[in-house]
Amino acid sequence: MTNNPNCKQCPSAINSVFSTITPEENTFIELEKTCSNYKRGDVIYREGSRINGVFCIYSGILKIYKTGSDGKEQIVAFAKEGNIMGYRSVLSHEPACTTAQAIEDALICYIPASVIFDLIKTNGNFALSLMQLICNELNQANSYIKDIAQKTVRERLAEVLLMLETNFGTNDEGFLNITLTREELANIVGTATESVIRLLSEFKSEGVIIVSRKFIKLNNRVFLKKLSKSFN
Amino acid sequence: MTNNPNCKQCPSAINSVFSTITPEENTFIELEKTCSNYKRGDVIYREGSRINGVFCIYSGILKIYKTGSDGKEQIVAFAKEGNIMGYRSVLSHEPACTTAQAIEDALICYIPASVIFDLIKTNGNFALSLMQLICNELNQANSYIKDIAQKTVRERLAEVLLMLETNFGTNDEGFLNITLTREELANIVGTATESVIRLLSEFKSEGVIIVSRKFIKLNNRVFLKKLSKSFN
DNA sequence: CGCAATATTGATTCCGTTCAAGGGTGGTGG
DNA sequence: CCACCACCCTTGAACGGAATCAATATTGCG
Repeated sequence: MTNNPNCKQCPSAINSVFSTITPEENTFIELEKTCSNYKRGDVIYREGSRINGVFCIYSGILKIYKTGSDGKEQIVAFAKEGNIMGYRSVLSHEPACTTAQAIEDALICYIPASVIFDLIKTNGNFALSLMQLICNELNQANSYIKDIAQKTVRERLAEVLLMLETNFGTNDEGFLNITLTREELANIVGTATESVIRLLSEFKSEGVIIVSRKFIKLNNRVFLKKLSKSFN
Repeated sequence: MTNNPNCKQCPSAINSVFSTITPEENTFIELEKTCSNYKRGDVIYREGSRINGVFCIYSGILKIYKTGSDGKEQIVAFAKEGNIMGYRSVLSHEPACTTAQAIEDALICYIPASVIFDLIKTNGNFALSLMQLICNELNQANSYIKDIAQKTVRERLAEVLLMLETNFGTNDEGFLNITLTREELANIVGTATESVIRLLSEFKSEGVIIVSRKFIKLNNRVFLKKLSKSFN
């Protein structure tokens, strides 16, 4: 359970905001952090709850979602190794505005808020780096507002499939390294489960993708790219 | 044109990230900033362009939007006195990802990027305050993704009307302090202009709002609130 | 093995878009 | 000053994309 992984070999240390951290700061974080394992389905934190630290993902995949008034989830992001979560609530001293739930077994470290605040105040590069991270998320969110408002479900599904591939990659056989239920896919795209199923089998019969159970392989990226109308 | 207003009496100094600024820093900003007037319709910066500083609004109202592949605008935010814009591009060293356009004559100051970076690195409270601002926007954006994916156009229009009132207030007679074309309203809600027109006249005939040209007055907030299904 | 969760397919309904046509308004220049 | 034009607003009719409802099929876990 508490076999705390070393931050030195943590994916976060290389690709994330923590790349700006000094060895001394690192030692301090090592002392302050705690780590836990989560299984698929486990909730790390829930919308509305108070959290007093940020979560740093060592391994695994999480979905980050908001729950609508009728209980329907809207997935607004994923988080994987090297990502940090919960900084929004910590920085703003507000309850969490999303729920984070494991969709693959995960090992996650918890760093108390005080450590983060210290870092921001004393390490300008860390602050800057964290800001850039948030800005990226903001930009993505704004893009998605536009897409969900202007594109058809078919176009958005194409876009989401491409995003999943870029974000999580593929295995030896070319299948996406992330498996989602049809309902989860629908909760990203912002549509009904049945619509996702229908469109997936359309894509399948058009030879654009290969589907085997929950495993999906993109067979014609050019087609999907053109369909999704996103040029970046 | 360049009758630079004093930051001391600028609305930004009180309510915004600049409230954390020291007198010395303030003097420095005064020296470095430049200001200009914009008329309704003027574009402050355009999506894709490079900007090397942030814009600080002294007065006026802007719409911030993204343009879809078919040229349709999606408004993702408004900016008014005291707000700052463009920090995303500055922080990330990337081209602007939105267009900012005046919908009311505006007086806007421009602060070079270098000043902002200095402040972030030397004034931890400024960094923190800026981060909180971005986090707020991120939260709002994520909420809106959920809404646009799950709510009907009618519900979203109700929500937008309430947001406009909270954000811009009303005049003596209770009319919204912001006037938008039907098309602009549609570009916030994420729908067709005709739909907005139809729904507005529905609300009107239901006695929920009073409409006179571009001026709108909310007559039954309780109804709109309940309809919008947003409880915050 | 059996149950619960997930996936699939069909039929139907409806919300919202699109297309089309007409009316109003405000600004500008002769 | 007012005529004209561009822009905005409005309403109607028809279509269509996607949601919903319903009935099975399949999967995978305990």
